[in-house]
Amino acid sequence: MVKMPVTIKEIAREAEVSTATVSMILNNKDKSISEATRQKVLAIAKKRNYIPNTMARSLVTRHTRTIGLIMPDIVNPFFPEIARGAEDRASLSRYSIIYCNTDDNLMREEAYVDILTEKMVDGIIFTHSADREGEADGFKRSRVPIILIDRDYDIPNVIGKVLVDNTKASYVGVNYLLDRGYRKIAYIAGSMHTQTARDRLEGYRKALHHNQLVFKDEFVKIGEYKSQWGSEAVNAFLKEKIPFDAIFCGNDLIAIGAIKALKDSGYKVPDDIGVMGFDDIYMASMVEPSLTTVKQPNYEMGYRAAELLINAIEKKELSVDNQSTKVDTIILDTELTIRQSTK
Amino acid sequence: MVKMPVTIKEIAREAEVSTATVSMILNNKDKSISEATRQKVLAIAKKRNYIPNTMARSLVTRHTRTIGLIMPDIVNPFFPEIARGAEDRASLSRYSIIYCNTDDNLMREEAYVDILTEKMVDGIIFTHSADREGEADGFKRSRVPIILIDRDYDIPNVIGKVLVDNTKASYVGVNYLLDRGYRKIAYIAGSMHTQTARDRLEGYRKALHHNQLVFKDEFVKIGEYKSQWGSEAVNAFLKEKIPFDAIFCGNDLIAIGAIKALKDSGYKVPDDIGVMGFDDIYMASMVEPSLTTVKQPNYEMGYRAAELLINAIEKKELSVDNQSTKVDTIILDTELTIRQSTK
DNA sequence: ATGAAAGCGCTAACAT
DNA sequence: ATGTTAGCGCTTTCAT
Repeated sequence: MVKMPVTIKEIAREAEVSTATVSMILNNKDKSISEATRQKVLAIAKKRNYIPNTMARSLVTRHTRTIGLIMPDIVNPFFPEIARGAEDRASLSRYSIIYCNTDDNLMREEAYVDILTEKMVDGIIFTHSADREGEADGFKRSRVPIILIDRDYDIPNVIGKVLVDNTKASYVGVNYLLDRGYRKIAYIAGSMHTQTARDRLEGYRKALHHNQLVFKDEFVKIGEYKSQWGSEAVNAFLKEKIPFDAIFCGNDLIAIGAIKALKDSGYKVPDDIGVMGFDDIYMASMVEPSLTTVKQPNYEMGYRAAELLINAIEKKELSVDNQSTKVDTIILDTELTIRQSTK
Repeated sequence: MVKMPVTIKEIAREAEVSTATVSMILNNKDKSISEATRQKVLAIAKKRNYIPNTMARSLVTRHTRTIGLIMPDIVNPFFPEIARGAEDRASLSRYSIIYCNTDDNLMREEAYVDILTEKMVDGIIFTHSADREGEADGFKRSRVPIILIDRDYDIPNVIGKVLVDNTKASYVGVNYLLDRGYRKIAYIAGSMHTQTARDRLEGYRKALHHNQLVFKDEFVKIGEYKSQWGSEAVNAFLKEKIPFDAIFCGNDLIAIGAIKALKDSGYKVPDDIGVMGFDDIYMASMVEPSLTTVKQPNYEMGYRAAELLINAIEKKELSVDNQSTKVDTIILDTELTIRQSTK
C-alpha cells in the first residue's frame, strides 16, 4: 500500500475550506484571505508535509520553471563553468536546469530541442563549439525561446545572445606580449571560416597597427584548431627563418603544439619566445603552465545567459502578445590568465 | 495572437476518431487499431506538427522520465565525467537529467531534494565529496528513490549504490610502485574519519604484507586532504630521516603538495622518489604530469548509477507494492593512470 | 472572504 | 476496433 502524497484537496477538506482557498494561500495570492484561515491552512500543509505537484501546476500555468542547457560535452573543461554559472543564476530565481550533451552533433541538437520542448521548458540556453556556421532546419517545431552562448548560430526562436569580443580579446593579448617587450609577434590561426577566427586575427592586426608595427603576411599562418598544426606552423616559421620573438595562437590547442615544437627546437618558453593563446577549449594553462592565455569568462557567460532568459520569460508573462523580434545581445570581455614562467 | 500547440483533441477531431484512439496510436499501444485509422492519425499528427505535452501525461502516469543529479560542483573535474556517464545512459532510455550543484552544503542538498521531488523526478543520483559521514534528516519528505555514488551516506530512500573498491585500489597502486622497484614506501593519509580513508590505508598495508614487507608506523602520516599537508608531511619525513624511496598519497591534492616539497628539496620525481595518489578530486595528473595516479572510473560510475536507477524505476512499474528494502550495490575497480616521467 | 466549477492535455478503464 | 468517461492535482475566473 503506497502512501500517496498529500494533495491540495485533502488539505482543503481537513481545513474545511475550498481548494481554491488553499491554492491561493499556498501561492501567496492571499490578498483577501483572513489571517485565521491562512494560518490554519498553512499549519495543516506543514503538518501533512504537503509537496505541490508541479506537473499539475504547469499544466495550467503553462510554465515549468525549468530551462534546458544544450552543450557539446560537459567533460570538455570549457563547459562546466558555463553550466555552473547558468545553474547559479537559475536557482536564484528557483529555476532548474536540464542539461544535454550533443557532441556537437546536429541531429542530437535537434532531438534535444524536441525533448526539451515536450518537457515544456521555459527556455533553452544553447552552446556549441563546432566551427560549422550557419543554417539548421528542424528546430522549427519548437516555440521555446533560445539564448545563444559564445557562437552565433542561425536557428529560430533566438531571443538573446551572450558573446565575447574576440577582436578586443586578441588585441589585449597581443598588447600584453608587446608590453613584455616582444616586438616580432607571429600569429598562428586555426580555420578562418568563422567570424570568431576573423575577429581574432583582426585584433592582432589592430594591436600591431596601434603600436606602429607593420602587419606582415609571412608572420601569419592559417591552418586548423589542432595542436598538431601548432607544431607544424612553428616548424615552418623556423624553416623559413621568420625572425619572430613571440607567437599569438588562435586557440589553446594550437598554443600547446607550438610550445612543444619550440621546446623541441631548444627554445625556452616564454623566456626566449613568448606564446599566448585563447584558453577556450582545453584549459591549456593547466597542461602547459608556462602559457599565458586570453580566457573567456565562461562562468559569467552562463550566468548572464540564464539571466537574459529568465528576464525574458518573466517579462513575457506580462505582455503575452508581444512577439518581440528584438534579440538582446550581451558582449563580454575576456580576461588575461597570466602564468609565471617556469623558473 | 499566440498559436497554441496542437493537442491530441484537435487531431482526434480532424481524424474523426476519439482522443483515446489517438492516444493509443501515438503511444504504440495500438494492438487493436486498424491500420487505416492508424495511418490517418499518424499523418495528421505529423502534418500538424504535434508535440505531446508531457506535463499532462506525467500527471496521469505519475512518472516524468526525468532524473535528478545532485553533486557538489560541476566545475570540480571529478564530476563532469560522472554527469556525462549518467546523461549518456539516461538518454539511451529517453530520460532527461536535471542537474544541481550543492557545494556540499547540507541545506542545499535538502533544498534540491525538495525541488526535485516537486518536479516529480523519477529518481535521484546523489554524489557528495565531503568527508562528513553520516546522519542527515530533512530528506524525509521525499519519496523519490536515490542512488548514491562513490560515498556512502545515511539518507532515506536509497535503493542503490555505486562505489569503488578503495582497498583494492591502493593495493594495486602500491603494487605498481613495488613493481617499479621502490621498496620503502611511505603513506601520507588525509583524515581517517571516513571508511574510504581507512580502506585506502588498509590496501597499502595489504600490499606491503603480500610482498613480505613490514608495515612501519613511522612511514605513515595522517593529516588532511590538502596539498599543504602533503608538503608538511614530506618535510617531516625528511626531517625525521625516514629512508623512504616512494610515497603513496591519500588523494591527489596531497600528492601535489608532496611533489612540490620533494622538488623544493632537490629530489627528482619520480626518478629519485616515486609518488602516487588517488586522482579523485582535481585530476592532479593534468597539473603535475609526473604523477601516476589511481583513477576512479567516474564515467562508468555515472553510467552505472543511471542504469541502476532506470532499471529500478521501470521494474517498479510492474510491481507497485514491492517496497524492496534491498539496496543494489555495484563495486567498481579503479584504473591506473600512468604518466611518463618528465625526461 | 470564500466557494463552485471549469478546465489544462492526456491516459486508462470500461463500454460498445 | 473504437468511443465514453472519469479523473490526475492544480489554478483561475466568476459568483456569492
